Amino acid sequence: MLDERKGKILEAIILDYAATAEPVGSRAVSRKYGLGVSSATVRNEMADLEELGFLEQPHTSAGRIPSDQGYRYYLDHMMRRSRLGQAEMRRICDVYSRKAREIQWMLRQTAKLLAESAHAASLAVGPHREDAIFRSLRVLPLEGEQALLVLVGDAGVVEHRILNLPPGMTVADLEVFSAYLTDRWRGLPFRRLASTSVREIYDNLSRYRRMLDDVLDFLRERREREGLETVQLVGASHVLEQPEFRDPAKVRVFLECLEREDLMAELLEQREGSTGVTVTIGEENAYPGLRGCALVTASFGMGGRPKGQVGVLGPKRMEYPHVVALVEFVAHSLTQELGRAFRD
Amino acid sequence: MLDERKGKILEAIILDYAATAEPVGSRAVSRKYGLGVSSATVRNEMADLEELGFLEQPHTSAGRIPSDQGYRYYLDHMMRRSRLGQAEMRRICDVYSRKAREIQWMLRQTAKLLAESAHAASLAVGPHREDAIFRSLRVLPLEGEQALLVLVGDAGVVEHRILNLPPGMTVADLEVFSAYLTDRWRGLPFRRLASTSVREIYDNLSRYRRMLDDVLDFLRERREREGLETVQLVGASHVLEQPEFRDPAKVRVFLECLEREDLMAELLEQREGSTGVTVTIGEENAYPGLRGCALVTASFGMGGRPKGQVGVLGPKRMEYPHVVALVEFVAHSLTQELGRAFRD
DNA sequence: TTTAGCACTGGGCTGGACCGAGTGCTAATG
DNA sequence: CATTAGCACTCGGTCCAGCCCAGTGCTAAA
Repeated sequence: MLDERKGKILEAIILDYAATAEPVGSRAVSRKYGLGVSSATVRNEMADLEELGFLEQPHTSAGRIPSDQGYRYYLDHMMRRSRLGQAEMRRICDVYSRKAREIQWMLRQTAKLLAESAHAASLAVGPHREDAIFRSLRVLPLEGEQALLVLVGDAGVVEHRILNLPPGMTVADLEVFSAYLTDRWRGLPFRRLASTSVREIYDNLSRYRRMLDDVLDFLRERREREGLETVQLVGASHVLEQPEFRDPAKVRVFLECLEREDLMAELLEQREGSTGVTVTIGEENAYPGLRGCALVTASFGMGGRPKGQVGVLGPKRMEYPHVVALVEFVAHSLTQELGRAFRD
Repeated sequence: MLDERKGKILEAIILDYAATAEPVGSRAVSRKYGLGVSSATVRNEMADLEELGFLEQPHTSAGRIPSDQGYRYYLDHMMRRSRLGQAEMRRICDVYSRKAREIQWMLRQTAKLLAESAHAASLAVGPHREDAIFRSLRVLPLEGEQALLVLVGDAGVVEHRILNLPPGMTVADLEVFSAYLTDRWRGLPFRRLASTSVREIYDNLSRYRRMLDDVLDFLRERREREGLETVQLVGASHVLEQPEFRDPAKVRVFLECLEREDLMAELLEQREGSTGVTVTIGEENAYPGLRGCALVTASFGMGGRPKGQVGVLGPKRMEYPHVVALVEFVAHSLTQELGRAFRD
């Protein structure tokens, strides 16, 4: 635990560095942040803080910058959450007010909002389709020999595919087929559909073998694509405005990392368990491209269960009080809104 | 029209510059590209070419680089199309072979492929949903008071929304409702559904007023979202590897431009009319962020009509013969594949 | 314990020297 | 007359020395 003065100095350095992106010197701390002690005293304290691992020095004759550990301490023990302004809260709510009910679209809007508001990159991953709970299956005849296979899950998950019908299928056949599978599978997660009592189903639907093959094929194909969850990723260019990205090589590593959708999805999904806002800073991130960045995430959910994550990805010196409040509020709003849109 | 030797020199400069990203001097041209004339002669020719507007000189004592006009001339009059290698063609076909039939997913895969193969950024926009031809509408009862509204169009366009049913709706009601609207609207483009004989429909479906309101509301909401077509955009980091993006300011402008989905969609849609491969170079692009870039696009289609575009966005000095062949082949494959997957 | 004072450090900026690739021009050549 | 060799010139890039200065650590005084 840091004593009060050390704490104040650490905080002063974090705030100043957030604002300027320049190493902070003892003079600046003692002058701007009204501690009532001289720069020499501050220097001594700063030396202590460095030894404790909370600060680092880019080179001998430079000021100090907060280390990962410094930020960690700040977040865990000192940060006061800021409140979002009325205007900002309204803007967030407005995004959802248009009663759009397409979940990927909502996530995209959410990501845009976050990126804008935090002046950083932001990401959002949606409900894991394979985890959705199956509600209903239907095969709808279209003109020609075609039909539309529709599977409905909870949380607004709907999947479809166009099938070519075997000859001689009547509307009644399709009804029977749909009703049987709906009944058989209801309540199961999608990931288990293709492997649940397949033999039995084949026996009972032996007349519709070809169509059943198509359905199972579709489920398998979905499965294959699974890794490729759509991550909504917005605002990379904001992060590039930060002076820490003046080096083009860093830019490239960072962007390459962002483009790895699988990585990003993984990154967010790791946080699935935790509640509230999670922050990882610099080296705490597993991926080298994200060193130098901090990631602030929160889960949103439906019916009490977590269904996805939203997050902000920015430089380590981001304004945590604001960003944390923002991410929290957005996740909360999104949860509410999903509840309203898809209440099952 | 350039005489033969000028043409050869222009080509040599374009090729060399593509490979090195450095201004090309007269010596290099006369030595590496076997013209059988001395560097002094080449210098004279280069001075002519500059005066004609085909070359530029970054500064007095540097070599020459091709101007936009130079590239334009090269593309229009000189370029030999290269052929794709067997392996490359196979790789492209393989992407579609998994018989995936979700169009956005296919486009995303296509974009990835292009980005990879051309070492540049790539984009793909899909069928304009509002232009799709309506085929069928159904309201499927789910458990609770909910139902799934499904609209099917051509080209694999399927749209859906979860509705809350008014109390007392029977399955038969839903069938009547669905059948009437399907019949009434069949063959119309989506964009006109919400405004076609609304009064008459209201009269005929007066019993289902609330549900009809929901459907029209959905159509309007779709309409509102229209500008936000999903552009699949991949491989921005490749472009950043190019030495012309060593300057971080340029990177930012470029990325900001890429993030403007609306811009990108517009960019591609402008090309809707033209057949074959279209190339725009540097200043030919309307958007300042894309100066310094070239965009190679081609349309893909279904049933003979264009339905979307794919393209590669890279530095002006990209290897046009390869990229043009690539984009052409990919668009062609995609057209074929869509025809197979969604033949209506 | 705090503070004033001071020598020291090391990065960033500036300006000059130098290098070399490449040019344009001129005069010689076939 | 087109081509070429030769040459003076240009200009960006790199290297280096010198200076500046923010900021440090240490010491001694308050």
